[in-house]
Amino acid sequence: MNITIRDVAMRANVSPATVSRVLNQSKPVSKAVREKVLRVVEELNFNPNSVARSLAMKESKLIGVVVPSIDSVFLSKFVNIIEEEFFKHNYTTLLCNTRCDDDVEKDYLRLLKDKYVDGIVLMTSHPKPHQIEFFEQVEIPAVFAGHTDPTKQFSSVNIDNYQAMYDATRYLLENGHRRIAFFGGPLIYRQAMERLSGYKQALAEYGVKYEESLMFANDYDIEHGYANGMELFQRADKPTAVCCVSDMVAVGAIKAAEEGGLSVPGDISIMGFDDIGLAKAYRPGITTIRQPIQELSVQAAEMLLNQIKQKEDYVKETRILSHEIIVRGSCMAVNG
Amino acid sequence: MNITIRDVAMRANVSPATVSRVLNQSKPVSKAVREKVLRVVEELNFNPNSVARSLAMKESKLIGVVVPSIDSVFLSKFVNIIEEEFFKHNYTTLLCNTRCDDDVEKDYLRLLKDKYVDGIVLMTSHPKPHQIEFFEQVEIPAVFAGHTDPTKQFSSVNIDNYQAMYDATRYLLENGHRRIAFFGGPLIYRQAMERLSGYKQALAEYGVKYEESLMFANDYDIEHGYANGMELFQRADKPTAVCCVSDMVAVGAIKAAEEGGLSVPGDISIMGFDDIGLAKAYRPGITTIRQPIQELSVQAAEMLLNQIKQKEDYVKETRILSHEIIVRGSCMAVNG
DNA sequence: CTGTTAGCGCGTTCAC
DNA sequence: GTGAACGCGCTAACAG
Repeated sequence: MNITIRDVAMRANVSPATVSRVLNQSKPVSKAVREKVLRVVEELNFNPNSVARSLAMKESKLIGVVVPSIDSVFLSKFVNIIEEEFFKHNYTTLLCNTRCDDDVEKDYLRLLKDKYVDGIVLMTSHPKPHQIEFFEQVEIPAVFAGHTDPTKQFSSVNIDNYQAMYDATRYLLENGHRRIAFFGGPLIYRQAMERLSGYKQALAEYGVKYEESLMFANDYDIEHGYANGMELFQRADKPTAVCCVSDMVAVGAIKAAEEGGLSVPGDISIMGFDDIGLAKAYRPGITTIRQPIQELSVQAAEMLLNQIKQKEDYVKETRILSHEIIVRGSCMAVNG
Repeated sequence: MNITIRDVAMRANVSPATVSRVLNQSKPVSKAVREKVLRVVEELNFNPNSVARSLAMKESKLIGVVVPSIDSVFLSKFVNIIEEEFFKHNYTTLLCNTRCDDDVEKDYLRLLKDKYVDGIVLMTSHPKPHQIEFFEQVEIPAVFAGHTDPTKQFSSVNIDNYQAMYDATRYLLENGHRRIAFFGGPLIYRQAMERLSGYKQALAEYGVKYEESLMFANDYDIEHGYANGMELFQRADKPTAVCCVSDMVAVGAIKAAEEGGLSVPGDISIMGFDDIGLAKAYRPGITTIRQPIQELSVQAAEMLLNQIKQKEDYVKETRILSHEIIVRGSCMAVNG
């Protein structure tokens, strides 16, 4: 049925081994023979069976990309870019959505090993015990994106989440705000914790007391931003500004504010995070912290590819990318 | 190094074949032996090598999902859901972003065949010649999502794009609009063509002349909606309403309108398409045509899985899902 | 029921 | 330089 390396060999009057050698350039082959083989390969439109190849070589040209969900503008953009990057280098992306379920993640990790993937990118909040255990056992190249590994056990690329949220909060403080809410993420995520710390630190530096009642720890989506806003904005002691953990949360918060008769930024300033495309198109434009998503993806891919190529010689690295505050219309100075 | 079926066999004093049999339940095995094998499997924490398995069986438990891009809320949602569906059935998703590049798509198709994928889902606008040629040659189960194949050559699941845009336009007409623009998609896509036809048909039934100058054929994103709006809304003969090919285009259009001093829906009504999460959260809420994205994904998966299971017995089917008009705030009656 | 043998298609020693 | 033989790990066919 399907044409194999033997067929090519017979047709070219050489041994399968020789065909393999020209195809992989693994050993010198006389020019005459090489050209003949190549011609037959063309004629028969032969392409080597990658599964057999994987079995023999224990590699697959497959990369596992593990994300909590792809149903988020930020993450889908990440996957989109990194997939392209891998494609350029002849690797295919195995998409692993964990749905924030550790069991699913474990299943996927086992499966990735099973398929001889050449490397794994984890866009995950923090290395959990099962991940650490996994990578101790299997020795597959890996890089964490969106997480900075303090133990330096893994390579990682990330922004400084602490500093980023510190900057965001400080921007608000500098604009005269003193009552600033925080619509954060689930605190089981290190990322969410770091951002919260940045927020607290900025407050502290300006002598503003941190108030539990202004802090929300929910998911990163519109719905939660809206829910938080609906709860908070009708209180008598409502804030004059809020730092959101994502632009989507900001969108939800803005909706809640306006439904409650508050104008943004007139009555309340709302700051986003990520700088997804919508942040610019929204009305008002959302002032936000830009994550360099493009770089994040590209560098994650690059680091993994290096790691695959260099094998044992590879020295783990942790890269911190710079964020940037993008000023648009959703925040203004108090009494400004 | 890694533990194999032979190791299990030796440890259990049986042959490799027997181990294979209990693992795959492919042939009856005496209870005693089975239990012993299972115990050893546990002890050694053995899991079978799926690559070797693929080579022997010519199947991979891999599904190729081919999409033009995942950097779109609608498509990423589609992928998100279908990936989960496949995961439930023990299949893993190979993500193939074609970036609307036929060469990339061809590469991916070849690669998918190469990896012995068990099936392919194509979320693509229309079967192009190279796709048809491919599937004629290789006999891999496939289903087209988001495209209805008039030739019945492939299985497909989709909404009725013609009817959907007809309904959208008609809704506007019934609300007194007579000057209605169309922010459509690239006309090389059958989907975009069908929607345009629906739009034209509705106009015709209401005796409204179709005007080329009110029709735009661009991409489905915010930027193009904005650009179209910026161009159109400052003309003296601007429309009182516009039908957009996606909610993102509607978002861009709304922005353009408001920047031009037009209020939505006061001065101009804007209708979206898809009903992504943002459509509800936006202000004004976007009146839109809902595509049953969840169903679309689930049914595409289901159809493919059936096809894989039933093999030759499978009869191709084309499913049309129903759309729905969701009325929110971005459209109002003329002089209403 | 169970063991033996022979591939699946390719890469790689080891001789020549 | 080139070919023969073996192995990657598993399943299927054929005996017994």
